[in-house]
Amino acid sequence: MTTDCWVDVAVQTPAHSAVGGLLTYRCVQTVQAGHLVRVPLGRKQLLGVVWSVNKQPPQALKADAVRDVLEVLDAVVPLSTNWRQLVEFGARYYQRAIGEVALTALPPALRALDRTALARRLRRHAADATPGPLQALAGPALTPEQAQVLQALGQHSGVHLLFGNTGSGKTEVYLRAVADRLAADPLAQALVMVPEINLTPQLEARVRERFGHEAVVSMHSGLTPAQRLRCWLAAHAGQARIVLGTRMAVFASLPRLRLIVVDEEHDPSYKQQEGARYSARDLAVYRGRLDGALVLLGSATPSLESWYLSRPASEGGRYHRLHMPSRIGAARLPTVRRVDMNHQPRRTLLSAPVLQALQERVSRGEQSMLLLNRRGYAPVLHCGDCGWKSECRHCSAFRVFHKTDRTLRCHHCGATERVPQVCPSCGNADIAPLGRGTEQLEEHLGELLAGVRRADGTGVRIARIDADTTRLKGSLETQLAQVHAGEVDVLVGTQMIAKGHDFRRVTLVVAVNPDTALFSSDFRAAERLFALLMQAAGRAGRDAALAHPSEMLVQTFHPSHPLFEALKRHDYPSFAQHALSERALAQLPPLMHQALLRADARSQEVAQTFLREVQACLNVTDDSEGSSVQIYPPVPMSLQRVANVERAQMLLESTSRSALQQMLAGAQTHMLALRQQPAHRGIVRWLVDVDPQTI
DNA sequence: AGCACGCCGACT
DNA sequence: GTCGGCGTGCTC
Repeated sequence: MTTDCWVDVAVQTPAHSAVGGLLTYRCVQTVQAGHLVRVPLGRKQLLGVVWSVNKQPPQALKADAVRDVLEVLDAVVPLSTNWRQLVEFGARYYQRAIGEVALTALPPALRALDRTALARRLRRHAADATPGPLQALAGPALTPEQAQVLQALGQHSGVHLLFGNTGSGKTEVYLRAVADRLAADPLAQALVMVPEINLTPQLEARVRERFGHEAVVSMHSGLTPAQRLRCWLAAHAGQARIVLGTRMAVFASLPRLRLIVVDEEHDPSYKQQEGARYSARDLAVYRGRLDGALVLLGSATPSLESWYLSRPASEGGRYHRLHMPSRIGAARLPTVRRVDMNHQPRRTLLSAPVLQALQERVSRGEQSMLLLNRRGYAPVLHCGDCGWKSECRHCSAFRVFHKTDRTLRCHHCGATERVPQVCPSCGNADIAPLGRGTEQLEEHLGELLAGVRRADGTGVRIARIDADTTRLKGSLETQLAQVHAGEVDVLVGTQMIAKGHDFRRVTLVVAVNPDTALFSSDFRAAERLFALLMQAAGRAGRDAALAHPSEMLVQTFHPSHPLFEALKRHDYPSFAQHALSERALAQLPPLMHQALLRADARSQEVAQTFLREVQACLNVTDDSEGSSVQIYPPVPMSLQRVANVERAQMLLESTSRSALQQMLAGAQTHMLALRQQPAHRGIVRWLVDVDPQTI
């Protein structure tokens, strides 16, 4: 006796196209919402997640249009209601299809396994570990600040912002918070997120040391498909008690989640920049409320969003702010010195005070770190005769001169060619690099420090770390290890070297050219610069045993800029207060909510026309409820053309998140309809970015 | 989005 | 005579 039912299934289909929603199938096997199923679509077989089960056949669909579920992967326990709600919320909020969000949250290897293979695999892992009480090793003694924070975490539920200086011991607080939750509930699980994949191995080692090898899994894109599957299954079965991961881990199936930690919560990497453009930090907050889990956001330089939300409850704040101002042990934050580049010879790359500081470090056997946020040798190649510049043929950007391999490379479309010997436009042999990148800084340093000797009489060892030197898998680790081993005296790099890596013997950090971010058209540039410089400053002087105080030198043409004033005092709160008052004045986030509609097309005109039509639809149909949403006219994106595709965008703003959401939901339908019209044939794609990072 | 089917140019 | 260019159209 079979009892037929009809199931709505989430499969990997994009939000547009006719099959954007859930698809209905007939199912003769026993099935529950949350079950993984294999279903036919066209002539393909797809993995899907059952979203709902109905006893009645669908009315909107002809009976012969409904096909049968091929198999129910019932060896895997159904995904929980909360997990499905998280996915559904994410899909709705970021304007994507449920199936797209659901399937990208599952390990890809799952798609290739059939019912029996999956069951076999699960039987093998069932013996691995049975969930049960977990004994954490004792950690170091807590500072009074750490103890106070942990006590507060035990008393208040909800979202907490841990505002703690670099070196104040935030990681220890995370570990204790995890230990506390696991001790309180023998089945509890914790999710710990870090911004970048590079940071997971160090944290993983530390967590494993404390909690044992068995209970910890990691989730990030660097795992092999088999590893990802194993980790996912362990988390889903409740065997993995602690999940460490990058933003993708926010969607991990964790049936008994009790704590979510978001380390370096301000980091832009938490926002996905393709597909479903979700913010893992914001989803963590949503998920925490959904699962009744404690959420702990940690940073030395919180995002202005989180800072604003953690203002006193009496002023409307919703997060609980916890402060750890002190550095552990005798380690002090470095002294910040501003070098006024107005008093240096024109076109100076490294000022006299910086050179002197470098020489001192070298002679004392200490390390230095130079930050320059531009890789390559020079951002542009230029002909002094005819004015030719190394523009990319496919993008509205310059190709970057890479001297190491004699290429001109576009950092946007990847197009690469050999550096021309003479100007391609006029034949002049005198073409010269314009501006400076890390390669040039490295070369220049070699010349400037050529005569300098280390204590043992040998020459200075200079190394560079950026996206170009770390292209190969594992090379970042190798290079970092060399720095740690003391094989490098001066390290040159992009922001990559400022994030999370503790260089204990670094006593000098130099910001070579931070000014561009001060007057950027991107209103968040200053916030990012401040966070980067604070983070970089935190890299220095972590070894209290060093005799000399650490220093950070900032080369700037605007030494009295409030950002640098605040940096000098290591004063995030005053920076934040200043920045927030500016944001309030200019009606910008976090006091305003934004979304971008972007259209990509063969021509700028087509892209903008499409957006104008969308705007017209929105104004006509949504005026009654949508009046609190302001729509700005379409404009070309600041990077107007990439890989021969013209890009335009339209900004939507509202003080009300729900009004904005409502309008976006309508926009999706309009765009689908407009796309069909012949007038909009040239549209390559469109996308919606809710809470965009850059405008 | 895939991935088909479907109608017109340069090759063994 | 085919291989294959990517233009429309469908997928529960």
